[in-house]
Amino acid sequence: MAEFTTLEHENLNSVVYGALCDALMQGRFQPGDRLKIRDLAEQFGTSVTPIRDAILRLANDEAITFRSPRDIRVAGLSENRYREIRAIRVRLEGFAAETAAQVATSADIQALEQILKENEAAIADGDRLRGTQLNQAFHFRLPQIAGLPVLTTILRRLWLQMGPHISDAYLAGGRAMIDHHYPVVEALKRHDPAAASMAIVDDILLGGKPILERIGAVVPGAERSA
Amino acid sequence: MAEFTTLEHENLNSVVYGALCDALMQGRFQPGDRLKIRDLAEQFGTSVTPIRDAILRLANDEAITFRSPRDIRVAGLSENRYREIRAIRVRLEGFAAETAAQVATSADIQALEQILKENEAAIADGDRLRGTQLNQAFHFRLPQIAGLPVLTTILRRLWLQMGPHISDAYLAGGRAMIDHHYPVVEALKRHDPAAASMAIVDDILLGGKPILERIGAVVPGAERSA
DNA sequence: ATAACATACTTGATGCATCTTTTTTGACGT
DNA sequence: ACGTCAAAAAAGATGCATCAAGTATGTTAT
Repeated sequence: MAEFTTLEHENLNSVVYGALCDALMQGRFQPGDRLKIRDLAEQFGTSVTPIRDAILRLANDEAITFRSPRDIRVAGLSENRYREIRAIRVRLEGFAAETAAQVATSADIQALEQILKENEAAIADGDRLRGTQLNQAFHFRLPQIAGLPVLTTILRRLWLQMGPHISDAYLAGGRAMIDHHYPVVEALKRHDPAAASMAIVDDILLGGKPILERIGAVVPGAERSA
Repeated sequence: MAEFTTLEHENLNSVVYGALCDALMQGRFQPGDRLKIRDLAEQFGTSVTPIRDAILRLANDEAITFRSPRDIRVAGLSENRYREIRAIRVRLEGFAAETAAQVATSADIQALEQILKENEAAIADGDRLRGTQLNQAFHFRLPQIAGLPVLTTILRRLWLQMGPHISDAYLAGGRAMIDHHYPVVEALKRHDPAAASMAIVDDILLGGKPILERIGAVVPGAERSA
């Protein structure tokens, strides 16, 4: 008997959740932005119920917080919290890169190079949104190549929390954010786990600097969720 | 101006979510168990709305899955998925132990020793439930000592997925599950990060063996969520 | 003009009715 | 006995009304 992946229920709440996740990861929200269930319901053309459901999931992801009982806002990020996220990413994405280096096929390599190529084009065009998306696509491709779905889910949550902050810093970082991706691909080609891990760690640490510089100033409410 | 942690809204949905989380982590559900919103609403004495909210959050945590659009079940765990979770725990809990070893105070050490003492008593009494709880308490105490709240949240989600499986295996593992905790405390006393990390990794890998043996047989539906 | 209070509005939480789809069940025919 | 099909019951999804609590507004008295 074959294995089936449980198929996606395309519930309204999932549609809304996905749309809000995309918006967060693309930096289309600022930390501290207020979300109103009824307003979103009107924008999405649904009742409030699916919006509440999506908001609840996002709050569970700690991507948005309830500042007070009736005040839903995009989560802030304290410097300490960002440093912790970065430290976790170093371990988790390092692990993903190691594993990917061991199992990557030539098709996997080609896919990564394609992402890099498009990313170069996006940077050349000054398309900041697309650049952000492609940078994320590169990072998410590694655990996918490695066959680590749990890790992918964890990373997605971390990016959800970083989303409102990276967009600001992406411009400042500029082309440097993609430079460190090339050594990763080279390491994967050579099936060199240690080099792949070190390369992605470099990318995380150096690419994160401009984010860290910005964060000190922002921080509206950088705490728990419901 | 002082820092306030955003206070807990004790919503009904949070109460239900907390209760279901506890039940899952204590192994009071079996993988594949079916959850019915209306039944739970009756048990909790609420309407279906807060139950739906809690279920949605649990589904977001991938602790329960929607096998089909109207069939909510406690998530299964494939062997591969469990191995991945274990590999992630090794890195994350290793990191937590390292950090904890650097910053642990004598009060922290005493708290850990108190947990171990109570855990010994629980084992002596054959109190399997309390033993499971105290084992988890030990593991969660390390990132707490280390001051890593994001990591704690990630671990909590992983334990949520393991919960329905560890209870079965805990008996089989028996006292071995706690033996490896002592070297951790010793390493923290010596402020020896490398030793602390190695000790907790040993605990994860060896303690996980009985779980792994059981898992091969179970696996009703070990996939995605909504 | 300002401060204090009352009123109206905003907004998330909760409960509930209804809808659609799925699952069960049982009768019927082979 | 077994398989098929249809009717009924079950169950989650969606929408919506209401509630309580917080916020804004406007009026009045000093």
